[in-house]
Amino acid sequence: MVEPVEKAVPAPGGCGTAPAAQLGAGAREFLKALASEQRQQMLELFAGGIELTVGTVAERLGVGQSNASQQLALLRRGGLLTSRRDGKQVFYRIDSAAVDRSLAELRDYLHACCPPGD
Amino acid sequence: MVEPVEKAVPAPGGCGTAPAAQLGAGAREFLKALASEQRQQMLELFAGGIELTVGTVAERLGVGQSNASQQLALLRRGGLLTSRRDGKQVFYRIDSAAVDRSLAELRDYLHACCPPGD
DNA sequence: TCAACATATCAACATTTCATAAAATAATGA
DNA sequence: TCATTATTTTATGAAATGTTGATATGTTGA
Repeated sequence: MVEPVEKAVPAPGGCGTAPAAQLGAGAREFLKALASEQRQQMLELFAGGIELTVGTVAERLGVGQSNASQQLALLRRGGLLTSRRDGKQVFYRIDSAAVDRSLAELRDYLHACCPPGD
Repeated sequence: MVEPVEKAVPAPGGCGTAPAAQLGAGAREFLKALASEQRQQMLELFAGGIELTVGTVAERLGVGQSNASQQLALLRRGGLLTSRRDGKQVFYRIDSAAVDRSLAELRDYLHACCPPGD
């Protein structure tokens, strides 16, 4: 019996060549930040474009201030949130433009990896 | 001086209400699987729709067989890969339909969280 | 300047993930 | 049945990540 041979299906025209597709550092940080349920819940708190302080986020999620601060920092580093200081308070909000960019990069990356129309 | 008040910007019509948006278990597994550079590199090996065995993946990435098998399992669990057995060999390939679904769910989720046109 | 408030940072510990090696399981042909 | 091949599973130690509590830093008004 002949062993099955691994199949290489050529990429159809229009899909470009095999990747070259690699995720940039930005999209990688984005994925890392998003791959935590707590941080997803955190992100959801900002829905509708509102700004929140660290303390409020901590209260609403029922976690410690320090934990909230650190997780918010990861979301900021991952390009999901941005922040500004106003006096003693730091306000975080969603960075929609950056999110759109990372999402587009992820989409392009996955499309480059995936055969079309599975 | 009055402390700044946290701003709640109402969601414009057409964006639906505040989320309700939560990621399903599928999209969460998807993100987790993708949030590893080694697993990204693994996924890239399958570009163009080819099928590969565990052993081949291990060789090409220069990792151990057991490590490859476990990482492939995570990619499969995350809906990025699917597999079939043919005799002694198990062939993995990208599950484009599942990837598209998770990507769409992620997009919808993030759009639900994000104010439009930042 | 100082105390109060808000946050960021640090260090330690807890938990999870990662990679390895061995063992177990699945499939095959002699 | 058995040896070989391919993969999955298991157990373990190391590494990474998550959480906590304390400390450091930044801002403010008295």
